[in-house]
Amino acid sequence: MSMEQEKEQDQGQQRYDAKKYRTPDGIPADIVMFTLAKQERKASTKSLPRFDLKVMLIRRRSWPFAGAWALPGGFSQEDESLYETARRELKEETGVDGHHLEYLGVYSKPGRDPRGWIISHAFFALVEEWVLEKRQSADDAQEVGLFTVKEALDDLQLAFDHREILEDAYKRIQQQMLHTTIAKQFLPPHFTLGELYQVIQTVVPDFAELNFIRKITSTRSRQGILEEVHDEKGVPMLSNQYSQRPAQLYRFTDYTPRLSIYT
Amino acid sequence: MSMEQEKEQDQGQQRYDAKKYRTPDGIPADIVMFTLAKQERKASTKSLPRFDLKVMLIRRRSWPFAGAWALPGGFSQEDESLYETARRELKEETGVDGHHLEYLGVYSKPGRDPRGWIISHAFFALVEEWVLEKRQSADDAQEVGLFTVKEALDDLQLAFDHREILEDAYKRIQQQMLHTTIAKQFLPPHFTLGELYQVIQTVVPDFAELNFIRKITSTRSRQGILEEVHDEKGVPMLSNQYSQRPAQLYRFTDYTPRLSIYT
DNA sequence: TAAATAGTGTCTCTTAGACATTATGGT
DNA sequence: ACCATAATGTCTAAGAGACACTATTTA
Repeated sequence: MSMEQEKEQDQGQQRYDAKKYRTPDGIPADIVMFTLAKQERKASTKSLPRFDLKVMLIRRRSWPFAGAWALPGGFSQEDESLYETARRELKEETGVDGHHLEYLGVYSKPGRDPRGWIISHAFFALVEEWVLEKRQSADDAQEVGLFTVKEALDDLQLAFDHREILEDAYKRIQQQMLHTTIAKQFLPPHFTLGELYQVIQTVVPDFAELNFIRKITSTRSRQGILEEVHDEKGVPMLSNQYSQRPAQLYRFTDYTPRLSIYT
Repeated sequence: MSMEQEKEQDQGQQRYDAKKYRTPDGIPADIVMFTLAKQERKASTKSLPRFDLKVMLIRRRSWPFAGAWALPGGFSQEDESLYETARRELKEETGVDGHHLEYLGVYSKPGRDPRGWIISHAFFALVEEWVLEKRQSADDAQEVGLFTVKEALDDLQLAFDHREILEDAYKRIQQQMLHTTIAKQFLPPHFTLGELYQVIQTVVPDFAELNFIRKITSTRSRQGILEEVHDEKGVPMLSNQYSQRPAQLYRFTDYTPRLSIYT
């Protein structure tokens, strides 16, 4: 607590007057919208889709950073929490509600925004590819771009400290992919283990498990995070959408194991 | 971005005037200061210390929530990041610098602070017991209390939404205790495996490992997070501070394994 | 010599890891 | 017949889990 504010309270004053202190000029929420975009493949036969992890950016048209790509976002209002701000912005940007939306962190380095004292709160969202593609083509008011994370980090000059935010978001989505079941956000309700493996590998490229299927299906310690899908008669449900040989369909349970470096 | 602000930018205006919009009345950082307090034990002989996880609170003397216990904290200034605010407050509260300090999250629910639109950022810190004890006795300006987390959550009416913050902080420190090596913050540079086990169990009571010592010392997958301490001549260093039989001393390496629910 | 912690022996069952092999069915 | 994916077989070494047992020293 700053000294002035502290003293004021010590004197038992009944009103707090914000006008006496310098206060921020705005509190935006910026959103890193990730999607998994299906790669074009010269499919000689049925094959598993490969994906790219992409992020949606908007080209700024006004000062500051006019012309630069930036994360979509907007200012918070007094009658909403920052999570609600982010939800609202996400809906405005995509036209769709109900996506996974998660808080990332606060960005408050002095000077990060030339417009003044502006403290930004970053979120990341997981959105289906078609939502962003629709947005990309339909919106004539703003130039919208979908870039792979690698492109965005290596080739673009992002506005503000959005590069740092994107880096942090990338680390976080990788961590969440391995620690939680967010993979389900990128998968249909029922999926094959091959699909799941593709999703994990897209987000965490150095995740490699030779015996992935066996480990998932036959180790006690993983029991519980996935379950086989059966139809009404109890017959296992299979899919041959991506392979000749039909593959068992799975879904996530609502169980997430506790991880530990000590055991 | 709110519609007015958006439009303004679209018109290519060169200046952003915060005065036109409602802006927050203050952006404080609140700090959950955790410590491990040694329990008194009727030690008939040498024995391992048992601990309580405690949290430092300050009794408010002015409106709002006068008389209630609250997390220490203070308002952020324009020339500092929120992390720097928290660092500064932590130093002011403890008189000591250099503690583990980690961002927790933002608390922005409308109406959370009767003084106005005040968005709080929570941090948690890990502090040695003696630092808080000194603070507790030396400070005649403020009433300072050290409570176990259970007491604070079960018995106290905390100011603002500080109960929610404390709950979140408790969950987070438990997660961090198992996913990272923050246990080192509560341990001397060299420690025995018994000490480490006590620390983990204090923070995560339902962590139970019958063969803790063996698992740490003899499994390949944990190799790397701890190493034995030797003296200059290469002789293993032992301690019998807490036991009759001398125990090997360990230290953390700087390696933290990557965890995954899939493998 | 009892107390309290440190550490090892032993046994069974499970899992990891590396590869080879078989299964499926459309193109 | 070939291809791409799905899934199982096989073997070895390592780890999990449970518990009994030994080791060390001093109050």
